[in-house]
Amino acid sequence: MGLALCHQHRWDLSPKEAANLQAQLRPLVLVEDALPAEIRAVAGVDVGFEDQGRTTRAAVAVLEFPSLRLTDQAIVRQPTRFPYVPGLLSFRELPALLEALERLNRLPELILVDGHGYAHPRRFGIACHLGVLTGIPTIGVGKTRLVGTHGDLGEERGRWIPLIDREETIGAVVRTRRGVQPVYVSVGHRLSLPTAVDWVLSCAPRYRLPETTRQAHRLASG
DNA sequence: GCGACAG
DNA sequence: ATCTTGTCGC
Repeated sequence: MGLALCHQHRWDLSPKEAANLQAQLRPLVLVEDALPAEIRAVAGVDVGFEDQGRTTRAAVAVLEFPSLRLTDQAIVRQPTRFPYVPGLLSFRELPALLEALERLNRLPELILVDGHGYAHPRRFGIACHLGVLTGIPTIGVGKTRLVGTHGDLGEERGRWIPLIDREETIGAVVRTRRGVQPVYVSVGHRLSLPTAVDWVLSCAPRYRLPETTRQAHRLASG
């Protein structure tokens, strides 16, 4: 609560004001590699809902890298105060997620977010928003597409092709596992797209979704 | 006006 | 996201 992590700006905004704030914060996103030399704590964050959506449950799972062993976790419940609006997901999920991060014993050096980063209509998805507010490198890992188009992706694990929107590469469609739907990876903050893809593949050695995301999802829902 | 639309 | 049973395939 006391950490400068939480009240970076107001959260009680109208959808219109929220979109304006995204445009204002977008220039703060860094899409070049600026990560710590050694990364030993990678976190996954996810949100689930209870009481027909009235309660938001945010979870953070910290895994040691490269063992991918769970070393720390936090779960926070808050009344839901913003509706789901495509393009404004961060205003619905970040308040609870930030409080969960503050409850960790130690902050992670990298965070994989359940949702897009730069692959967003205004190039400021939830992964970018979380990165800018915390200063921690972040990666957006989406299960489905929000914007952008792409060609055919090879079947072999590790293959990836660019996700394009308005003539610009905004992310990558990545095959983390053969025979299943690919995931959509995009830069959140403080790293490049190739680096983001590498990290996602390193964190998803066996299943479609990264272990970080799987653990966070288990805490937020399952 | 019509279709698309992260979680 | 959430509400929910069975079913197909490795």
